[in-house]
Amino acid sequence: MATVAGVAGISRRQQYSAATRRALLRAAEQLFAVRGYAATSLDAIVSDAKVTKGALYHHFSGKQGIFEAVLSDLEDQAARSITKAMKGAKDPWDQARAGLTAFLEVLREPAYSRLVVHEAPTVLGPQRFAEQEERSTFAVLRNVVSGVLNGDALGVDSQMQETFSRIFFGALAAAGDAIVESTDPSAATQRVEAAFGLLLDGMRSLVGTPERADGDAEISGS
Amino acid sequence: MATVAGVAGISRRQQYSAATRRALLRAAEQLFAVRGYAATSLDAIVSDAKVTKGALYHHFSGKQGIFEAVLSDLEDQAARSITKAMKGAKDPWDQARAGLTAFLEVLREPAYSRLVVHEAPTVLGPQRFAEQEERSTFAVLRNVVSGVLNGDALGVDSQMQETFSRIFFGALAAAGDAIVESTDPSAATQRVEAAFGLLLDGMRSLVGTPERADGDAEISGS
DNA sequence: GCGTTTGGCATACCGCCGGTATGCCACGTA
DNA sequence: TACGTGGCATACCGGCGGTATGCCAAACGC
Repeated sequence: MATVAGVAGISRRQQYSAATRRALLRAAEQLFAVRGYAATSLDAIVSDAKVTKGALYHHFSGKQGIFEAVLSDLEDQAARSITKAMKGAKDPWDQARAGLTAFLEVLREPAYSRLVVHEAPTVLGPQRFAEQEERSTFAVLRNVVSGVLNGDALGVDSQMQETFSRIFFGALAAAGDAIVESTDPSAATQRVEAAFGLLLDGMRSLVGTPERADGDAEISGS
Repeated sequence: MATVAGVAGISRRQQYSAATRRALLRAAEQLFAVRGYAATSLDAIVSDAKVTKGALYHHFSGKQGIFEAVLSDLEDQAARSITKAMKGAKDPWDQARAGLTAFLEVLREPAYSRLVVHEAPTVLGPQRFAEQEERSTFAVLRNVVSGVLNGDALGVDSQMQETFSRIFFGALAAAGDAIVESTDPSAATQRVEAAFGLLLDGMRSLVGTPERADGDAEISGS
């Protein structure tokens, strides 16, 4: 014990340690987002954070370790933002629309797009990246897809829902790139939403639940 | 002049030079595909090719240079394979189906999937990667999309076709990953083709092709 | 209060990697 | 046959990720 300020039983050493850890994460996220993973040196990170490599290797396992920590922060933040944006939706299709817009908004921040979508799969490897994603944004998307394709006339089982989720995830990532690299992002966003609207309307016309929307009892754990 | 063997006016020096260049490309493609770009050292490449770094830097501008050469080979090969597979198709939707199957086949070879789809965007940067893709597989896909969405009732201009192409490209890449990482690739391929079939049928029902919109909406391809 | 322990770093150093500078030598050319 | 040059090999450099070591104040036991 021996706490100094009565915050929550946190000693001064722990406060300082957490501060340096946050500084490292902050500097790393900035540099990774701007220069990319390979072009970012640990010396640059610790220089920006005003510490040394000893501090970095005390808090993280190495370059990949601090990268995963940055990723984890970004994914948690993104997942919260998307789930929050889907709160008011009534039927699953409206929820899908809201989630789509929110996801596109997340993809427009350079850190998420570059690090989570592009760099993470090659840096972490496919299976480790899948583990990361399975607990955050991909889980959200999977719930949305499950809500849309549940209880339809077509034979869409859980494996098909997984397949659809993977496909839509890739489609959304590419759409985010198209928006970011566009000269007119707002116009590009409108085109992307129009394109996905066409895809969703097409699926809805086939699945054949225009407004019934019966099986939306449990879509997400919100 | 002064040709040794009368092949086609190619001197012995040029033959040797081309041979070492091919050996370098071959070794680089192998190592890049297996270990990835970052984990592949130039020493390993020149060791496998049984030359030295002097030879590599004589033929290529550096690590990124030989990587781009490998990419160029892979993309040309892929584009030829896909266009060849689409030769027999008559209506645009059938062409899209054939191109889809052929593209999924290409994505199953590790070199293309890992290098072109995953590593290339981060190694080359977005705009340089776009230049590469614009001349090969992406151009093919864009033609297919253009054929499908041309002259429809909906207001789909060229920019929307570009957007659709980008989205489908991302979707196909993710689908390829899902297939490769699956424990049962053939079953995963059937699921992917069923999912894209649903998407295409949905679009077709909206676009409203007058002729033969037969309801072959079989989802499970098993 | 006081020695002791230990978490939280800083410093110094190592091996490897991408890239460059230099040199050489057989092949092509006249 | 003499010369010029393409096609490499060799040697070396700065920077990188990672490790080993040391120190020092803050926490803890008494």
